[in-house]
Amino acid sequence: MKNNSKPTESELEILQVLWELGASTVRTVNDELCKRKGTEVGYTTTLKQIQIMYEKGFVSRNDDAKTHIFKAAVAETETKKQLLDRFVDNVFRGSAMNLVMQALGGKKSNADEISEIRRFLDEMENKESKNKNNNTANEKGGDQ
Amino acid sequence: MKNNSKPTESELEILQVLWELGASTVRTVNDELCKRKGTEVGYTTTLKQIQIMYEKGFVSRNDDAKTHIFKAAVAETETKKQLLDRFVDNVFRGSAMNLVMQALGGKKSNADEISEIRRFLDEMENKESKNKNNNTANEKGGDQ
DNA sequence: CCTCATTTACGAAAATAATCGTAGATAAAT
DNA sequence: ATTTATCTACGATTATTTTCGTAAATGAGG
Repeated sequence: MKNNSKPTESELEILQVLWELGASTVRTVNDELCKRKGTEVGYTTTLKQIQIMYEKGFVSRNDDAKTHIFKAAVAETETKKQLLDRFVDNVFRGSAMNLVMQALGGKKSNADEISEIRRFLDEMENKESKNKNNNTANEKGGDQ
Repeated sequence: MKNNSKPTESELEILQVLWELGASTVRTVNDELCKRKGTEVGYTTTLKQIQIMYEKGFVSRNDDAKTHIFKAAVAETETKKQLLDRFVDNVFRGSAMNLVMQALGGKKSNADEISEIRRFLDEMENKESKNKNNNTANEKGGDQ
């Protein structure tokens, strides 16, 4: 059952674990959650959460063995992009520029970071000039 | 009563209205919400929402007249910064760089945006180097 | 086969957020 | 003063998310 709605906050925490650790048991995820949050998280709480995510299609599972193995069924970058788009819409009313300004401004980025961004911008410009025909209107929230 | 927790999603919508329109009545806020969301929003729903925000300290009010006038009691940039920090923590596990890359890359920014970002980076670099001479001019003549 | 530890399934409670109905207050208009 | 329109106060309802208790299933080790 594929679901295209966004994960809740605690579902996202679990996805982060699965993206980082790869396919895992509930036990592993739960242990990792406890470590990250610094507080005890009930095992059945995590289990239930993951079962719901399974129904929603956020994770897939291998149940050959008694102990199920789950892994993320949604791509990390794609999911984060969706969350980001939504966040930009909600908080910055669609202006990615404003967000970037704030993100860079607040954190005193160092020279390395800045030049890394420059390189990144260079690449983007290269890509843009390669297809001559590309006069893209900059559409907001274009995918989904 | 100052509250330092984050506004909910619909509270944020109301704050956006107040930040943009300035001090307003519930009626005004409600009308604007309807316009922005494209759907009818019950007047008492908005009222209740604002009353809760008042208790939380997100808005202040002037009740000299019968019809109360509300205005945002939290600063726009400060609030957005908090939301952004939290979002970066949740989604990008604290890495603002990753977020920026995704924001810029995913959005397929146009040339204007890119050069604007370059200017911004220039400014940041100027600020970082112990500003001996005040150079506000954009010396990168060849932008597109 | 019987225990024991661990797991899954399931439902329900608790917590949080959002919506709305209704009663009563207030002031302007008649 | 009575009506009327609009407003605030407040509780109740609904929806969503999060947490947890309990029972049943499973398999390993005696």
